[in-house]
Amino acid sequence: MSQFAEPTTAPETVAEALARMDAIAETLPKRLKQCATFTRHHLHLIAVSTVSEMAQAADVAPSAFMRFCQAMGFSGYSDMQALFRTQFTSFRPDYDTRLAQLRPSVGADAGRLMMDFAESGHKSLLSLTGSVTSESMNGAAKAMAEARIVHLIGLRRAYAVAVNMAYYFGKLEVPCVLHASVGLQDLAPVICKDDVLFAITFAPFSEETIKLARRAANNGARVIGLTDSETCPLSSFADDVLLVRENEVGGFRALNGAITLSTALSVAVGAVKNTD
Amino acid sequence: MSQFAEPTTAPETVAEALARMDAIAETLPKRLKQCATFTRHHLHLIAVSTVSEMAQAADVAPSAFMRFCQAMGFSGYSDMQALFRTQFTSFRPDYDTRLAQLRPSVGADAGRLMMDFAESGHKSLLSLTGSVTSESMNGAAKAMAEARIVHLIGLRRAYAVAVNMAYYFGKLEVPCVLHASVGLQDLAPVICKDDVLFAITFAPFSEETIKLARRAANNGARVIGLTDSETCPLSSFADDVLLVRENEVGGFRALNGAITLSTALSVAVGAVKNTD
DNA sequence: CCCTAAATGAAATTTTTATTCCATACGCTG
DNA sequence: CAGCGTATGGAATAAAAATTTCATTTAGGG
Repeated sequence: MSQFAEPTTAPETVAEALARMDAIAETLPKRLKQCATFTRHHLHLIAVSTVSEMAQAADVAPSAFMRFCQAMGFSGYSDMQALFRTQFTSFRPDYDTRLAQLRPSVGADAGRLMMDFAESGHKSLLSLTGSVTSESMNGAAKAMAEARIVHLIGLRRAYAVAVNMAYYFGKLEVPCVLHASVGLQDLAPVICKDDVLFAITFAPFSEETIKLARRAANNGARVIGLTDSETCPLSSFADDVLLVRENEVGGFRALNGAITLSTALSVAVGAVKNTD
Repeated sequence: MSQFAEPTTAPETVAEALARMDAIAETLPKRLKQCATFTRHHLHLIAVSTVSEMAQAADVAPSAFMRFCQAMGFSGYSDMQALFRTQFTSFRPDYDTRLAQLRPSVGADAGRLMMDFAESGHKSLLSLTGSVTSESMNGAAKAMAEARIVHLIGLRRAYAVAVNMAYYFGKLEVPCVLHASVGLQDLAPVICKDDVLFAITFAPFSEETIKLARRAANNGARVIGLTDSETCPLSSFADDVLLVRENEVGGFRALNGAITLSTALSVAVGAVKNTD
């Protein structure tokens, strides 16, 4: 036995789990360290894999992976997996109870609120690596790199994301136009065949964004969408739709997933353009 | 039995599955249609949930959900789940080699790049909880909630963060002005004693932002800074400085830490204002 | 209003997966 | 290089989940 050495209070958040993992990694014996290393780099797999699968991928015996979970302070693999699954299920049955716990804190403690948003950010990033495929990223990057002009549209909550991309495109010398709400109507005809429109909209979807995207599609432009829901109207006519599910804290969603994806995509577009 | 009616060739992609689902939805009996509707609306749950959980959430018996899977052309729930799980696992090729060399050459693989930025985001969020204290958050939230007007300034890379806060302040009815680069000079006198200026600037620091902040301080306004380095000029005259260290990927920094902090802070300000 | 075919849900069964146990291998210390 | 404690992987066991079965209900047609 070795667990008598640990304080053995199980991590209750992804942030805690990551911290614990980093903390104990060096002290673990060979095989268990292998587990730690692999897990750290494939966090997103925990939610959807069995112990055997994880063990095999990490090249250890299932029982070794089991011991790793216990060294982390969990009672077993299922226990650990449950934590990483909440990113998807946080609005399921126990959602109400969780939310009820969060709401009181919203009123008072800004520090606590920041911890909640940080935790929420971890979860958004975890699901990001699951919901967006390598192919769709590469496809989008290639299309945008080949475009005559990349048009960016994102209103309200999505505006910050559009602004973020516009900044990187500026730095990387990717020709782009950031469409703001004024003059949306007038500018639609400008978007034409060899262009790409990158449209960002989160539920409830902005009517103006959808309208502009539809007109662009009719003009023959390629439309790539970034949204947070399968029910996004863009899905019906856009050429590609990237789906980012953001976690929420008491009804508010930070933009971690979207900011990360848009930054990676912008840099990728710049990279493709510069390797031509 | 009813499956003799179907062509019963199982969908092999998510797209095919969705098409099939839409195609058969209308022809299904009550309970099975319930399954289809729920599943269509909560696609992301399939990968991480058991039949019982899905059935319960859709308010049908597990066996009914089972029949739904078969009507879809799958042999059972596991079969269907496997399809939705591949989108998580299909995405990792040779990622390990990458992190061995902690210095990623910004290559053309957008998928890998996203993994790098996601990992970088985790690290930014971890250090966030270390470098920003609860007290400084609470102090900033209180000051901003009591201000006559909150002025926001952030240029270039920091602009997305300022835009993000402006959005939340708008929603939460916190009086605020977002200062853009045009008219910076003219607007400085507007910032006066009972106001707070929230200035966001990352290294290399934007001259205009510093200048505006300094003039605001001279006018007697309270200045709160958000930056990523101890060497920020704001430190010498701002009332508070929040420090967020962002991780980088090949020289590029995503805004995870700053977006998370600014969102939490905005919500906190709104909360303090509304509990008065 | 009855009869028939389809649909439904509870419970039994089978299969898969998690977890524990233990004999063996390994590495360290004296 | 012997002796001891730890680490390890395979095999046994326990738990959980998927799948099937079947008695009962429901809806529609004659």
